[in-house]
Amino acid sequence: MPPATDETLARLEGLGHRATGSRRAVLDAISLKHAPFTVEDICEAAPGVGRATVFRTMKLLQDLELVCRLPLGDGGVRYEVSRSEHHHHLICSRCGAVTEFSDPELDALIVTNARREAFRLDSHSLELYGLCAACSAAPNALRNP
Amino acid sequence: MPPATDETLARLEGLGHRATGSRRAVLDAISLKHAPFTVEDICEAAPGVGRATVFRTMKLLQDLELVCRLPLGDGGVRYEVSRSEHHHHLICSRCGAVTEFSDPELDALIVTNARREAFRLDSHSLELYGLCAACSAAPNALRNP
DNA sequence: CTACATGCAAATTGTTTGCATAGTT
DNA sequence: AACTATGCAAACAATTTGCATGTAG
Repeated sequence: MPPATDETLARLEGLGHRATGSRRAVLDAISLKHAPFTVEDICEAAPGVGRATVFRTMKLLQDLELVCRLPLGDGGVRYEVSRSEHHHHLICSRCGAVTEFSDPELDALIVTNARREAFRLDSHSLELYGLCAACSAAPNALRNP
Repeated sequence: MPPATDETLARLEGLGHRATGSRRAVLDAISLKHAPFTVEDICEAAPGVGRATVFRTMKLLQDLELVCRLPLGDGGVRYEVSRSEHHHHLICSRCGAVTEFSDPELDALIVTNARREAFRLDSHSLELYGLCAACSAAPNALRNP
């Protein structure tokens, strides 16, 4: 995953938004994240950028569909870079790690269900909770994403 | 769905918790709800019970697995009575209605995916977003659960 | 009577907003 | 220069907690 920042900035500008230093910093921080991250993560990774600006930038990126909000079962919220491929999440209850998987067959079945209920499906989210491979193997690891 | 309150109170007591007036009121309010509800809904339905107590009671009921938290995509949170049957949600982006569906085949596929990732699955949640049948038919209904 | 539960208000936490200033184009 | 974005602090909303009092068992 290349910094992607340049491409993204271009896209921002194309839509009438400005390529500012703060946005650059936030985008750089995001591009370094391999897994879903919190607003707090970004604030730490981009010191000097105000919290409010991070929130505003996240909202902007959501509107541009460059990032998407991921509300976890415990009430916390993370964000992740939108990838073109649709996917779902495996959330470890012990260490908090969030990983992904995808399965076209599963998606197809979901569409079928929506249709059965006469529901006009826009999007969906599927989260699996439990223990990741590492945690179920090492029962005494410390909690840390 | 009978008031269920008596049965529930018995269960509470069995676990060393007390069957107080406030809990009774909250349980009565919950038992009347047909669809997922908010804490606010309960506060309104059980006036005289403090907000803090409603929150405390909800947490207690969650621990007892009598109720489960349902974090919506827009950041809101609802609760619903735990039914024995596992199910998923259809959430209408227009009117906010939350309905349910279930599909054993879908659940089986989910288990398969978890196994493939060496993930020890405890639970999962699946939410479909879009327009419910009513809203996609009547494009100008008002927003209201 | 004793321990647990409640209400209220204060404390947190997470997020949004108003406004004067700094930064982009 | 014109207009947008930022930072900070205040405003908010949702949820939690401390504590004196009420109450179920």
